Amino acid sequence: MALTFTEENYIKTIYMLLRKDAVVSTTALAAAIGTTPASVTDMSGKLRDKQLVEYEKYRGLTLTPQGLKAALLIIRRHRLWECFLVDQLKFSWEEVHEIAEELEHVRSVKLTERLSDLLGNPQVDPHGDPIPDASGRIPRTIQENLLNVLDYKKLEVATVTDQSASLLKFLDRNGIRPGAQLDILERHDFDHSVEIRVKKRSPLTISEQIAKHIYVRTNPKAGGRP
Amino acid sequence: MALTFTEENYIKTIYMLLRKDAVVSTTALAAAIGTTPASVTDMSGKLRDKQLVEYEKYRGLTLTPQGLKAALLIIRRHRLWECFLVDQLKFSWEEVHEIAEELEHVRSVKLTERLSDLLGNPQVDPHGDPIPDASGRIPRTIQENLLNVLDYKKLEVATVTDQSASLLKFLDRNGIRPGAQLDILERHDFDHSVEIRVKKRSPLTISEQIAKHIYVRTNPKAGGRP
DNA sequence: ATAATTATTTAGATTTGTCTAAATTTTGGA
DNA sequence: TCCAAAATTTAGACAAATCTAAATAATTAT
Repeated sequence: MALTFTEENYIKTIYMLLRKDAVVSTTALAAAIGTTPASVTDMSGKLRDKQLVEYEKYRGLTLTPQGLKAALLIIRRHRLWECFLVDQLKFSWEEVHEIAEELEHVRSVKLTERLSDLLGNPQVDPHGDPIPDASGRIPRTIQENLLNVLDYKKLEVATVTDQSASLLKFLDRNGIRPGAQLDILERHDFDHSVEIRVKKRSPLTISEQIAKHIYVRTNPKAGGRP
Repeated sequence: MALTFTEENYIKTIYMLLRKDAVVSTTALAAAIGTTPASVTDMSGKLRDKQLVEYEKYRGLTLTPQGLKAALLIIRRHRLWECFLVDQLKFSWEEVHEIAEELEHVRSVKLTERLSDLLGNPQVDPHGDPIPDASGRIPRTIQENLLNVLDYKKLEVATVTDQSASLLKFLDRNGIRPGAQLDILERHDFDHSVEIRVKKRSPLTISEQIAKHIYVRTNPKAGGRP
């Protein structure tokens, strides 16, 4: 009962969307995958039959324990390949996502584990996202969205959730990358923009649209990359 | 007009079969791919429409120049990944084939070329097969089948064409791997078996069924692996 | 609370790659 | 040469994954 390529993409995307909301809507999933809501409805039934998701008409989707584990193993492979591409093949962290998107579907456990060994069993990928271990366990770090975080000083960029190359390039140019230290200088209520200062740089104003993609840790600890 | 996963497998398999015969039959291709002749007939029409193969009803298949180039690029990726698996991930050369079978379909040129660089731009894969260059050129080495070769002394194993793990293991145990030196001691006409001596080993009789998968070079030169 | 809007599902069709069974073509032997 | 066997193609069907358009359910705004 191996998953198809497509099923893997659904499962993985559902997992990603569940990080934001308790259930995933048909429309949100369709948009994330790049298909129509009707197709998602269809596939939802199939995934429910395979016991990978909980799904009831008009009630949205969640992952079952089985589905969650499957998702975490796909994400493990994705993130390990991203490490490989950046560390060994000298890709920049903006450009690895779509290649890893394909490599993640090669399902050999032996391959995955040897790749992890080769890379020194890394705990985070080049975007700062944690890598689940071989049995699908993921260390939940305390991350908060830049828009919501309460502390104002000594924040560390944990993750950037959006994968568009142009946004990533913009952020990189401004020093905003996993591991970067920053303080919040001011919040502007009128448009929810955030004024920040990345360590050793000039202040910078970040729009709400961009800030919502930036996650920070309040207690900086080892996690960034050189 | 990118090729699908399936189309890539057809093209690659046609290329492999064309090494033995001038045209590929529907039945032979079906057997090699693991499908039915009827399916091959169907796909043949589609590949002809895409100008990848020459195909006329009842006349078998050949590759067009375009199809040949596509095949060589797939094979380049396959063999580079085999090198990676053996050299970097310490797989044995018997077990890499099926994993490379999946990795070969990731089509990023940048990935392929950086992988090649990482590996030191190898010329042959772990089975001794030559790796086409980035533009699809392959150096035709002078290889002959163990059953047909005229010289009897100082032969070097160039390639083993069969990919079954059990056969590869058997050959490896007997020192028959790319680069190995051997002499032919005798041929037995009654069953076409061949008696050989691999350098520093006892004589060994190889059946016709196995010998036909072994290709040798008559003028040993750099090409084997350590 | 009801109407209007939005989200979701159903119905019916399409594409890709496959199958089996039947029909046709090619080939090799008497 | 001609006929039987083998190879190949055609015809019709199916499963996976998708689509559009229409129908239905849920949400929201007045």
